[in-house]
Amino acid sequence: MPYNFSEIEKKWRTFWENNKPPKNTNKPKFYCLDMFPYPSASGLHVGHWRGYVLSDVLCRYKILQGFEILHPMGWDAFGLPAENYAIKMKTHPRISTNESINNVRRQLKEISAVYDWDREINTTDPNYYKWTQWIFLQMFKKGLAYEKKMPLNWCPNCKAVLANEEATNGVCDRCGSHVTKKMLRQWMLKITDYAERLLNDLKLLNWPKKVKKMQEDWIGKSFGASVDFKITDKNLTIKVFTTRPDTLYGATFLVLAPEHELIEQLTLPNQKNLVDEYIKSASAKSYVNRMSDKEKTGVFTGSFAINPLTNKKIPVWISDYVLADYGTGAIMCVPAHDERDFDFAKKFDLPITPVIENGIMINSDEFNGLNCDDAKEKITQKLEQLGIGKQTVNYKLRDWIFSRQRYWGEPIPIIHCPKCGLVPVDEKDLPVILPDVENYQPTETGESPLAAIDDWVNVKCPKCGATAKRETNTMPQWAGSSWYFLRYADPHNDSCLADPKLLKKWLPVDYYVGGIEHAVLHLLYARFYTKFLYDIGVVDFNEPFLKLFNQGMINKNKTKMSKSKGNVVSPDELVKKYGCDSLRMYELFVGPPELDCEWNDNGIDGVLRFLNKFWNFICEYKDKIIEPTKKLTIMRNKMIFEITNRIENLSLNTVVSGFMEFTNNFIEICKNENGIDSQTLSAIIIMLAPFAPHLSEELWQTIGNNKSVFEEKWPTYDKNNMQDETVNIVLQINGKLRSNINVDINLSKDEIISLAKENLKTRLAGKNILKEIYVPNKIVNFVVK
RNA sequence: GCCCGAAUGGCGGAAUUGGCAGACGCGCUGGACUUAGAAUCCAGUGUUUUUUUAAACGUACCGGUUCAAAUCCGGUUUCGGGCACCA
Repeated sequence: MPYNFSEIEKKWRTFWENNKPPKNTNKPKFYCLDMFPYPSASGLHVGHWRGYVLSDVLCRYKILQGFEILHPMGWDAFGLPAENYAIKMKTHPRISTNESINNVRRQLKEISAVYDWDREINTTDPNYYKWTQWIFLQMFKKGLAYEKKMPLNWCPNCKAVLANEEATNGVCDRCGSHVTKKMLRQWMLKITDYAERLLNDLKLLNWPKKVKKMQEDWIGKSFGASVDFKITDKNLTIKVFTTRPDTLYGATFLVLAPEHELIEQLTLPNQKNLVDEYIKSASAKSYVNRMSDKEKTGVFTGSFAINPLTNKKIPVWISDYVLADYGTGAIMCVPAHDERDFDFAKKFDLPITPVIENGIMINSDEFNGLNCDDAKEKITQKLEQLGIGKQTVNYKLRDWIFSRQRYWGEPIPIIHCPKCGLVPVDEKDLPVILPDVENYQPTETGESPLAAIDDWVNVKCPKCGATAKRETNTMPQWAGSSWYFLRYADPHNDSCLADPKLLKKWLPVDYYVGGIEHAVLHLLYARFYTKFLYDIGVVDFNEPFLKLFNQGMINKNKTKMSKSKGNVVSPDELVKKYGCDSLRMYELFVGPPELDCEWNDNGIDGVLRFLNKFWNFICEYKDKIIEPTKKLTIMRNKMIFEITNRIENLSLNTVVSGFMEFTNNFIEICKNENGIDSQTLSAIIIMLAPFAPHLSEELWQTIGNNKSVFEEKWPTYDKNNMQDETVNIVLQINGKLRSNINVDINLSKDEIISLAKENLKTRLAGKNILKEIYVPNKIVNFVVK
């Protein structure tokens, strides 16, 4: 008889809503966090479910292990996609966002996860973004938030500035448009001040290696030296950064980025036209062309520098293959040992001097014969003695471009006063509310739509009272998500971002579950925020997420699910057809949780069949209670041991297959014994509870309990009672399987070997046994000739 | 170009880390129950040879270590991901 999942699931969902787990207990805490969703209009698909089911299984397992859990949920609801969607639908982002939230919340409830909905947060709620703005003000006060006019990544489609992290390869992360450069005044966060700590503290984290590596590469620390090159006939010095000071004798020219500030002074009159033209064309090149054109271009300034070690005159060139915002924006070129310099030298016919041969220095005066690692050190020392260089460290990490010229974001709480300059909004006046406007569409000019709202923009300076203007840029979507995990500890607090006592109780996050796509952006920003809040005494920990788990993506037709590709599988119908418990277990069964996998509805049948079988098995045997037999006891211990281990290793796909396997065996044993012992019956239901919570609750009640199964304790196993009385020994000859025997567990090695010989008598006849290999409880292998 | 991963039946995947390859599930084939179907149950299901018994081969490819290799080592191919003019 099939079980009625829809009735059972409805019944227990209602029960849980009215019977929430107790709070403020003395139990140890477990803070398990899902990356909060951006509430998209298209809702959740089965790929989203995967992570949420995984974290819920973990939470329910921890509840049974005696933990008090924090498992909250909220909405990362500001940002461009929400705004673009609202524009498309001709509605206000607040309205469309709320609709999406209601839909996604409904879908999330279908999972029956143990979310604490009393702690729900929303980044667009003024009571929330008050504190997003407050953190910004603290950064401003510490000099970490600053304004700068600079060429920035501009997405002509999104009509917004992008952070470097959002514009990888010169392509907009969001819409795929080619990013151009635009000169704009922007707010920046000095994340570079934290580069070293962000790098070093990765060591402390239990994160996937891959993610750590990605952050490490993004921070991009490199060691080298800065070297001063004097310009002939001019009182000028060009400073370069190099990771290869050992090759200094081979530096035969210098190249400056087109944006280098000394270009004007360096350019000789007869080169001026050419130089101006080159700089113009370089800046007109789109970001992506500049990055991808491997063909070198450049122009000679007319000036020469002196190589401080060879004392030779070397020409100073300009080329866009040198980046203005890394190192000093100028490089020394060693065409013999650098491919890019080589290309440039070939193209413009510049001298090439090799200084290393097979790792040994040549053409380098006193350093000849050293290996290049030693030479690195020695030459750097010499530069330091001469006072023209020193050991230097550089990072690829740039400061975080923090302002966006769009409507749907947190207003930056700064006032521009003609007399006082930048004035922070008084903390007591927070939040600076995002005004409701008719027209929130982005502009072509790079000015925020907020700039058009006069009665919002025009204010009195809080310092001097003069007429002043509000900052009209808003924060990027990352602002709200950089600290939300703190707010969950105390989501309704109106006097601080969270009560320090509650922060101490719950933080840091013990287990963070989400997709790999945030490996650099969100996870780096959140770590930066946490370190800053640590520095100003708001939190007492340095790293927000101790353990990170990235669930693999679920594909359909080998492609990532997306509405535009039309390959989205919605969980809604599947829940109706198979029930929540079946879908939960199938989400885990599809494959190892950390790997990508292909979705196929068909497999859910198998899980539903298993749950049916389990239901029927328990219904049949619940009244056939017998004293535990040896066989049942061994089976129970083995099962508890296996299932527990597999959960601890997060091998949840094999937990599900384990349940199937054990149940099949159990049914057989119970049939033979004509009953089941109550201990085993309980253990099996409790262990299934994190996976199929509704069915387990129902069964728990069916076997005569009147409390929730989640008030029980996770079963324990007896290590000394897991071994069957007999064991199967594989018999091999020359490593090939020939037979196997079932022997008493207590037999000695010699007894087993003689049994094996007996068993393989005909095969061994006339052969010479060279070696007998015996692996206890596993194998006997005869090496024969 | 550099740095990571991965590759196992028709399919998703398993293998206690060197010890019976293919657990578990899907699909498929046959059977039972049905007027019939659905559902359920039973049996079979890596390839090849063999009537059976059985044997050989088999974890992307080539080679090596070992009594024993999906697992370790060297090389190759394909796919996926990250970074990429960062000096």
